[in-house]
Amino acid sequence: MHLLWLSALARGPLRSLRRFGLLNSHPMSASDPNTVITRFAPSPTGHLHIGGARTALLCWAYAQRALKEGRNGRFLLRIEDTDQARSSESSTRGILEDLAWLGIDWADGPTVEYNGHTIGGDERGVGPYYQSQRLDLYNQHIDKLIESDHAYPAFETPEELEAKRKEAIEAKVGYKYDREALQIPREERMKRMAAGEPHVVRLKMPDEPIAVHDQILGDVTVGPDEFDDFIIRKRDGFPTYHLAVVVDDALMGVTHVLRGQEHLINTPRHIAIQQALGFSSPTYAHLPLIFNADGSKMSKRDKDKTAKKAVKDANLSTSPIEGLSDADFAKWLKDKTRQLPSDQLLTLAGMLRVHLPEIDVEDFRRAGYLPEALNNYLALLGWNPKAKNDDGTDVERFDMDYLAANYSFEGMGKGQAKFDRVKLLSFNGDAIAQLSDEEFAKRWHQWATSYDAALCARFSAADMLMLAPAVKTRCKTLADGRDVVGFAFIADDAIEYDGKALHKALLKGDAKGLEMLKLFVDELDSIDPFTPEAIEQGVAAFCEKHEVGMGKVAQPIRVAVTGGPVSPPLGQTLAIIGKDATRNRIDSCIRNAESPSQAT
RNA sequence: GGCCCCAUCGUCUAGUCUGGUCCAGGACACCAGGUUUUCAUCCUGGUAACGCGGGUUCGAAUCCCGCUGGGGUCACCA
Repeated sequence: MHLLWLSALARGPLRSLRRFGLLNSHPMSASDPNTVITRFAPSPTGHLHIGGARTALLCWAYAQRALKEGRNGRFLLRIEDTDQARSSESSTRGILEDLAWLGIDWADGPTVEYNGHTIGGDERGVGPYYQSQRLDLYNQHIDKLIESDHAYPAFETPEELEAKRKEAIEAKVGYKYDREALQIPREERMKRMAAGEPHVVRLKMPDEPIAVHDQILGDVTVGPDEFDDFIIRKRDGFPTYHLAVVVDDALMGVTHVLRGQEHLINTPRHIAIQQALGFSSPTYAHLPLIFNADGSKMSKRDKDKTAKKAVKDANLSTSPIEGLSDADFAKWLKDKTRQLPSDQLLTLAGMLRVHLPEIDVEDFRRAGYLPEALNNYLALLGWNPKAKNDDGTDVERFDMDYLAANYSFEGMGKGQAKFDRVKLLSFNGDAIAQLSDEEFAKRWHQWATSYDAALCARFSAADMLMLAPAVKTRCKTLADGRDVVGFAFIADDAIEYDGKALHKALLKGDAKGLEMLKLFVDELDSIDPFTPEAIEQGVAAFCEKHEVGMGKVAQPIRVAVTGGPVSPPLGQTLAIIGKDATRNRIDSCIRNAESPSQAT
């Protein structure tokens, strides 16, 4: 909603030839030790996953650090949409907004307007930043590889290859492409390709080990037996990820590649392409992966899994959702791999009152997490600043500025990390508690505007500001802020009294609580204005006048007004419902306490 | 299964490179106390880990080997 889509700006004409020629003389090339250019290159096939957000954050931090040290530092964003079937523009849009919300700004990349400032652009003229718009560039390089005999066309169909793969698996040997296309004389190969015969292009892998000098893991060498001549251009004419990523990183001047460890085995392939093309290799750093507490992969499917379990527990067999047929619902329920669109999933979860696990950045945002807490926790998951606070504890709580000033590969762990939601919650609670009242109220209101219409309807921005000091320390997320003041959502005549609490506060012993309560109602009129401060003062004065402790008065009022023994301080509690409601509730509580039918 | 990566409290981690100052430090969670008109916050204290087996060494969480365990990857996905 704060994001303005300016994709048209990012879609300038290709100036590929000029850029291609400029490559080696570009002032910010990989050989310049004073330059750090990192990139995040998501494929727009869904929402921004929390793991992707961490990768982006660390890429951003590494470039920012260079900048802070007076060197050249740029973080660039590129959209890897070479998978025609799975990419979508709405995904791109969501990813950009999620990054912007987190405060991970990119210097180069698609241009968006977010909360009044512009992110992205093409200052260096190395765009466009959508791979689908860079096809000419890829083809130029692929042609070059074919010409220099580093790559060759191959004509087998996917089915033929699949059959061979199956055979290999049955024979329990590792499958590798058998280079059958190389049996065809080069001249004939070229002729068939020129004639338009459907084909893929494969890279001829060198027959020697390739070493990756990883900044986190150290040197990793993989032998030639582990690789076959992999495809660099698909039958549909699009490059594969491997080719596109290498060409783009080189042409965009990327110096440091930070990515998940799942890419480690891909790196030798990328180095092979770089060598064949005469590019220098960027510096690599492979980040440890993030997992669920139970060791499973943090996957979007976790949300479906949770929902399915809830449906089964509720014994629901027909679709409760409009727009989802019973047949489709049944199919979804039966098939582990089938996923529901996120809006339907959300509706379902709301109906069944289950909490879906947050997986995408958007999920955390909806659940009321603050970007600063998310960033802090994410950075700490795998990275450690190795610094001490004055009191001798380790530095763990820090902001984006600190991250940008201190992030280095040296503090990175190597092992996989489990995502601890409880610790994140603690970080978030602390981040909320640290906000000023004004800032908290602003964020709470913004959040409610997007995600909680009922809350917005009940509380004005001014109400939220008044409640801020009471709610801040009592909620872990913006979403559970409303639970703290849940009593304000109940009608005066619908309060259900907790019998035990009522007895303890009003009737126990000499029923002093009830007596105080009766006296206090008469005092209400003298409290004016009915603000938290005035109420606190009024109650304190009342206690003094009657020579009783605060507990003898506050607890009865609290129970009378909220129905239970727990609420924020009396000031906010009474102020938010107002004087009339306070009176009504106290009156009805007194009646309730004096009624002979009063149980427990 | 082949190849590759990894291994300290329940979890995230410091310490490992440059063996002794580590009967292993911090954080979250948990437990116990305290402050407070309730709750929450806050404060104090506590429980809790070097995966196993061999070496090397006067001495190993730290170095070497093996095992076990976890993960990644083996697509005309990225």
